Amino acid sequence: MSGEVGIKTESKAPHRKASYHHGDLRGALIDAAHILIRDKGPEGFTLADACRLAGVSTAAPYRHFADRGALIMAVAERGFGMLRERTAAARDAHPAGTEESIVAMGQAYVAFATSEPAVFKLMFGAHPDVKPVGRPQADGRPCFQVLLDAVDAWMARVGLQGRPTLDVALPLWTIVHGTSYLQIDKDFCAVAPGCDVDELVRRTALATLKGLMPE
Amino acid sequence: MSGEVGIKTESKAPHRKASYHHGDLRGALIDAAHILIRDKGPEGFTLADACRLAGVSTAAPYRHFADRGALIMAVAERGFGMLRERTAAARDAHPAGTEESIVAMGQAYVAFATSEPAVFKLMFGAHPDVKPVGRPQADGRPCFQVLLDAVDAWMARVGLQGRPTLDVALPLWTIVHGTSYLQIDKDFCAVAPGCDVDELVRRTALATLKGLMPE
DNA sequence: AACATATGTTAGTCCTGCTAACATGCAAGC
DNA sequence: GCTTGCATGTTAGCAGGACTAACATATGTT
Repeated sequence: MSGEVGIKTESKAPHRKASYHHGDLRGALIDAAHILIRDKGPEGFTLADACRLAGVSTAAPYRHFADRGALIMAVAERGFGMLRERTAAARDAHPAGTEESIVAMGQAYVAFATSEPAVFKLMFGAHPDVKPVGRPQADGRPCFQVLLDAVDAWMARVGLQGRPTLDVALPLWTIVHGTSYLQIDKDFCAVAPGCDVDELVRRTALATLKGLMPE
Repeated sequence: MSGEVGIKTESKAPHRKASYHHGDLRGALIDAAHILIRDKGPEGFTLADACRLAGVSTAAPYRHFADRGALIMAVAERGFGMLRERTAAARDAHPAGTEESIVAMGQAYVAFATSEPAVFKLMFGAHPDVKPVGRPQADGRPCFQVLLDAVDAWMARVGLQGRPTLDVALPLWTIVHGTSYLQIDKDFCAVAPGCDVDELVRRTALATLKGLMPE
């Protein structure tokens, strides 16, 4: 995704020669922040570094973001978009209502977390300073909806349509979320010989679905 | 734990009057850091704040800790001790090898996470700067052993002693770990009406154990 | 063309992490 | 009991980052 960040490449107005104005500084800053956070984590991320990457002064970001936290939040927001796309695609690669569909979705969730660990942690757990009012804070509900739809289809198929969706969705969410964090932080499968994360997700999810099925 | 942190209370040598030396600055700093991190999170935690709380200059900590990260790690280390004690106690409150024992252990895990969210996140995910060599970095293996022992007992009881312990232990760990994070970050049960975290852990763990049992 | 606005810059403040040089108290040895 | 060494504290100062104020430059609307 955009290797060249924004060394004042004239992205929009090619007739401009190293202009005073940037063109799309907001986007360039998010790109830069994404790259830096990916490398050094949110704690190590520095607004000044992002400015250097984007080729602007350290005061420039404040025209586009309230503060450092707002820029970080923008990166998290982008992350939710990626997560939603990938889980939905994985789910839709299999017939609706099948266990395979749910397993694939879970594997995509974990794969995203391990491919973007810093951003993943940001998306959840990132309340740099909790402002209930104001900017709406990264919203994961569309992502959750992907899971809910898949679970609904499965429940209808196996004869559980009477029970609340969350009875199945929450256990599954805890599994993939926990697997993601443990894989990121503990390198899980370095401990267990011959452990494959995808396989772990499959086994755990299938066991849980089985345990939740009607007799 | 220890409301009064260290306003130069003469903790060890009561005959000393507001001494130049602190007495147990290392401990007082860990206490202060624990309190501050609990309130404002690790990101917001400031070495200078800890110094003010302990009543010493901002250079004093460097006699006891290599840097800010080392003090944070000391807090994480203390956390692992607490987690190990609590999970072991919960496990041992029920007969070995029972599902109840495992459920109680999982509930204790999540309860610890929600009671000390900042410290919990620190214990995992806290590699402020990864130094493989040197100070041994907060070690969770004793905690993991508590789980392994409980799972071993259960597997022996239900006739799974042939399979690797991790086949059962890892799924369970992902569940309680994921539940912990989601409860901390998303306030889980604010979304689901009538959702109780303990109940969720019980249902999920039991379903998974059931799904993993031999036919 | 003139103005209002959006967006960038420079200079400066305050705070933090960390280091260096110095000060003080404790604990042995004599 | 005194001196001397070491652990542990202090002050002073540096580098760097978040953020602000005042100023400068493009943009586009009339």
